[in-house]
Amino acid sequence: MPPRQPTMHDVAKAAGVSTSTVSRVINNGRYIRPETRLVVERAIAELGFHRNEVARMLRPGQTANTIALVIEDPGNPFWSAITRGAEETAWRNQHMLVVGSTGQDFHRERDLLRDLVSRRVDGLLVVPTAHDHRDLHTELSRRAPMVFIDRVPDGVPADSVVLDNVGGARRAIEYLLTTGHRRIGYIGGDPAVSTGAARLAGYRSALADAGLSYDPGLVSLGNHTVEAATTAAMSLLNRADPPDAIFADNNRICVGVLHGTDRHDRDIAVAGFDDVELVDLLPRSVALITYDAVEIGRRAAELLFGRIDGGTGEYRQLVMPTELVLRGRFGLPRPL
Amino acid sequence: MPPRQPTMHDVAKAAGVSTSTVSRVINNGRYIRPETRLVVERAIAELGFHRNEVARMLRPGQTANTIALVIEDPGNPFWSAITRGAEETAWRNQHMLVVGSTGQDFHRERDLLRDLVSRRVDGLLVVPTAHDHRDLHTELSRRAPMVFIDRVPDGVPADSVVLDNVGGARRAIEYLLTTGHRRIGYIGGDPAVSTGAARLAGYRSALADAGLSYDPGLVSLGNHTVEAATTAAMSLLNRADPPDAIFADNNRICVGVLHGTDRHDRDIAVAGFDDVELVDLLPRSVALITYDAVEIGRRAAELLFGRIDGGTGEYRQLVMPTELVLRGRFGLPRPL
DNA sequence: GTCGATTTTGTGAGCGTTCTCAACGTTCGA
DNA sequence: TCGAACGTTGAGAACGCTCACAAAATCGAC
Repeated sequence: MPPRQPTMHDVAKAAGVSTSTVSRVINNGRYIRPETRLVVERAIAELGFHRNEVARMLRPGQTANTIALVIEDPGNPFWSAITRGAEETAWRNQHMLVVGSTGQDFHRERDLLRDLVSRRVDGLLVVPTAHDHRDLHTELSRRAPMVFIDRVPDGVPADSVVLDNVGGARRAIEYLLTTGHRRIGYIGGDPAVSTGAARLAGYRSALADAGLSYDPGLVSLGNHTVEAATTAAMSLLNRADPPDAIFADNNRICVGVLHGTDRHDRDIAVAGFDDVELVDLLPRSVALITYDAVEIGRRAAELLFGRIDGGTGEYRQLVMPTELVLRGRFGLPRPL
Repeated sequence: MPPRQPTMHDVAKAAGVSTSTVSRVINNGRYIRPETRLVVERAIAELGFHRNEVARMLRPGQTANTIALVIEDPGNPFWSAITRGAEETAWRNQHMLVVGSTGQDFHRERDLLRDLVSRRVDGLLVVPTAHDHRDLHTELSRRAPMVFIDRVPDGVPADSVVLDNVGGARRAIEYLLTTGHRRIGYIGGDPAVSTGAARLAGYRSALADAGLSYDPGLVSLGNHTVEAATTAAMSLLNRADPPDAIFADNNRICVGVLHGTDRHDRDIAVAGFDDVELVDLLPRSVALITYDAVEIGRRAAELLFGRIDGGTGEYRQLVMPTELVLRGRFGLPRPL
C-alpha cells in the first residue's frame, strides 16, 4: 500500500493558503497574484501533488473527458485500425480513449457498458455483439451518447458508421463471375451479425442477377476461427461438385480459406471481404474488398463528439464505401 | 444533455427508506429484511438507477478495480495478443482493463500515465517508449504499481516481462549460418528501444562466434514503417556486395523485408523476430523467432496483481523463451 | 412482562475537489 | 476623504456514495 497521496489540502497548508487558492492555481484561474501562484506551485512540486480526478469528476458539470470504444476482439486487425482512428479523434478533442472488448459475449458486453457509464465516460463507441440490444440501449442511452460501429442492432435509434456490405459482397461476386467462375462458394462467420447477413445477401443477389441459382450446399456459415474456415473450405472442395471459387466473409475467414484451398491442386479463385496483409505476395490471385478502416473510427468518433457537444439532430447512418482490389500474383504457376 | 441521473437518495425517497438501506441492498449487506430489499430493488428498477462509481471511488479504501495497459501502437498484432492475455487475467481478478497507446511519443506516454494514475487506476502495465523513465517512474510508482512489458527502461526498479531477445536473435542468425549463409544483413527498427539493441547484440555475437566480422554496411536501423523496411531491404540488395540473407528485427520489418526481397531474382534467405500471419503460404522459406505473446500479457498482469494485493518482495524480471520455427515453403521455385 | 441479545434501520460525518459568495485589500476618480 | 470598482483570497456548501455509530424493532428465555 502506498502512503496516502497528498491532497489539495496538504498543499494549501504547506503553502499557507486556502484550498480555493490552490484550486485556482491548478485550474489557471484569473484572479491570482503571481507570487501566490509561485508559492503554491512550489508546494505542489515539493509534495508531488496530483489532482485527484475522481474527486473532481464528482462535481456536477465536470466530465471524465473520456470516451470508450468497445470492440469484439482485439486480435483482429480490423479493430486496431478503428482504434487508431478513434484515438486520433479523441485526442484532438482533448479526450482520452479507453478500449474494452467483449469477446462476442453479450453479457460481457452488457457488463462492460454498464461499468463504463457508471464511471461516467462521456460517450460510447460500440461494435455490438449479435443480440437484441433494445433494452440495453434504452437503459444506457439516457446516460451517455452511443455510436455503433460496423453493425447496427435492429430497432435501436442511434448514430452509426457501417460499411457498404451488400455492395461490397456484390462487387466481389460480380468480379468472380466476370472471370468465368460459375460455382461460387461462400464461407462466412456468425450469420447472426448483421454484416454477415448483408454480405450473404449481396452474394445471393449477385448470383440471382446472373441467373444462377442459390445452392445452400456451397454455403458454410458459423465459422468463428481461422481453423474452422480452413476446414470449411476443405470440405467444400471435397464435395462431388466442388466450387470453382470461394468468397470469404471477412479477413479471418479469408486467411482460413487461403490455407484450406492451398493444398488443393485445382485452381480455386478466392475473394474476400477486408484487407489481409501479405496476400499480395502469395503465388495466386486474390480479390479483396477493402476500405479505409481508420476513417471508420474517425467518423464514428466525430459523430459521437457531435452528440457529446449537445448535437440533437436526426440519427445518422454513415455508409463507408468499399473498393475491389486485386491482390496476389496472377497467372503464376502455383507450387505443388 | 441527458436529465440528471437518479441518485441513491432518489431511490431511498422512492422506496421510503434511508440511503444507507439502499446502499446495503446494493452491496448485499447482511442485515436487511427481505421485504425491504424487495421494495428497494423495485425502486431501483423503476428509476433505472445505477450507482455512481465515481462517488464510490472517492471513499478511501475503495478502488477503481481497473488496471491500465499502455502500448505503443494498437495496429501491431504483437500488442493485440498482449492485450488479450492482460484482459483475460484482469477479468479473472474482477478488474477492468483499459488500453491506451502512446504512438512512440514519450510526452504522450507521460500525459497518459499521469492521467491514468489521477483516475486512480489500481496498476499499470506499460510498454515504455525509448526515453529516460527515471523521473517519471519515481513520480508515478508511489501512486500505482507498475509492470513493464517487452522493454525495461534503464535504472528503473520494477517488475517486468521481456523476451529472450539476445537468444532469439542469436538462434535465428545461427540458423542462417548453418544453412550456409555468410553475408547476413540486419534491418531493424528504432535502435533506441532496448529490444532492438538486444537483438542487434544477439546478431553480432552470433557472427562473432562464427568468426565473421561485423559489417556496418549490412546493417540498417531506424526503420519505423513497413515501407521503410522495404526500401532498406532493396537498397541492401542493390549494393555491390549484397547480403545472401537478411534478418528482420520485428514483425513490421519482416513484412517490409519480404516485400523488398520479393522482386529480386537472387535467392535471399529471410529470418525475422516475431510471428507473421500467412508467411507459411509464401513460396519461399522464412525462419521466424516466435513466442507466446498472450502469455506475456498474462504473466505481466499476474505480476501486477501480485503488487496490487500488497506483494512487496524483490522486483522480478520474467524472461519469456523464444522458439525458432521454419515457415513458408522450402526448395520451391520462386515465381519470377 | 422484563431484560439482553440480535436484527434491522437511520443519522451524519467524511472522501477531495470545485464553486459561489462574501470579505478584504488596493487603486483612483470625484 | 470617500466609496466604487476591481483584484485577490478564504469559508463553506455541495457532489453521491460508504461506513461507524446510534437508535429502534424484534425475539427468546426467564
